[in-house]
Amino acid sequence: MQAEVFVNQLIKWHQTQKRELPWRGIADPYKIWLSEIILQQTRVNQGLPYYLRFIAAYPTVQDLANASEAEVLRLWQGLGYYSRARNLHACAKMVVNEYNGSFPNNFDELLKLKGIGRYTAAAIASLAFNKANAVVDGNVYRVLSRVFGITNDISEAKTQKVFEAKANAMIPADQPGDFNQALMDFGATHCTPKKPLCITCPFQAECFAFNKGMIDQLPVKTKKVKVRKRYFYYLLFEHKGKLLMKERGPKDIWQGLNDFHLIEEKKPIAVESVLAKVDLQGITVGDISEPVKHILTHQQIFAQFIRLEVKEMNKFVALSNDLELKSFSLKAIHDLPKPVLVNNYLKENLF
DNA sequence: AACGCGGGGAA
DNA sequence: TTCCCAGCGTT
Repeated sequence: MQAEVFVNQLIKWHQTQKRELPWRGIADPYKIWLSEIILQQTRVNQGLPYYLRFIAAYPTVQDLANASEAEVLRLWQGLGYYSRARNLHACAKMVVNEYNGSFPNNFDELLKLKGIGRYTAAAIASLAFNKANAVVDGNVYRVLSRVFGITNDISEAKTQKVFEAKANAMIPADQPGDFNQALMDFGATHCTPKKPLCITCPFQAECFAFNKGMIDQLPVKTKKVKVRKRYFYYLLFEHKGKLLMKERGPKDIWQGLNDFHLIEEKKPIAVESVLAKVDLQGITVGDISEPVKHILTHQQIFAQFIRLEVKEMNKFVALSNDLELKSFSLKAIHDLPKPVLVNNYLKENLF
């Protein structure tokens, strides 16, 4: 199908079918940036309340830069991919300290900022600064592969630039932001992954996938995620209303979030075997939860929570030092950033 | 180039 | 169940 026809029809479709969202129709690069980071690998409906909370807590990039990382992570809690939150905070500091509080206004310069890749740089450049940089996200892969019959494997990194070239060849210089948003809205609400609305599609007559009966084959994506099973045994050391927790480190899930003393096994083991690893002198074993299944995209976690009441203060302090844990009241724990798995347990059993 | 990184909703 | 979401950084 001819590119010019596609663009005109797409923008016409968008004029009546576009989604109304809080970050639409505004020129504030900070709000556009924030919304784009939140929406990476995240549906609008899931990200929307987080966007509203962040704007309320941090009205400007300076406010965000001045916050602590723990506070930012706490506000991000439940949204997943927590490196986004850490990079968001680092980026805010970069903008304040190195760019005098103003976001750079072009693709190449935006690309240098933490957490901003090719998609986000193009989004900000087009939406905030009216630059003709086409975005390529999951929606764009789907729409362009189907309409134009692009069969490159989107699992391969180099394919992003194939789609970028196609979209950049089409993007109208006088309304780049409208084009980008139209393409993404169309992918999100009309040309959906399953059961797209071909019956009412403005491109049906010329759509490659529709005419070839290849809706289910496009976009081409070969790589499948492999799922790892992990078995977590959390030990909750308690003493007079306080619990011992630890901030999770790098090279694993939930970096920067807090959980309890963790004994991890490659295979499920009996709780007695877990307890055998601990010196139970001066400790009373309390409630032991049933295994809780927590599903991530690439991991299945089976977690059991074991409450251990420590009788003496000295023992509690010694455990804290030996196991590199810190003591917190329930009220303090409420304000710590935590994985959903841990937060759910606390809500149901301790808060 | 390959891999790791959350949580939730739709079908 | 399976798929995928306004992707990015590290190795």
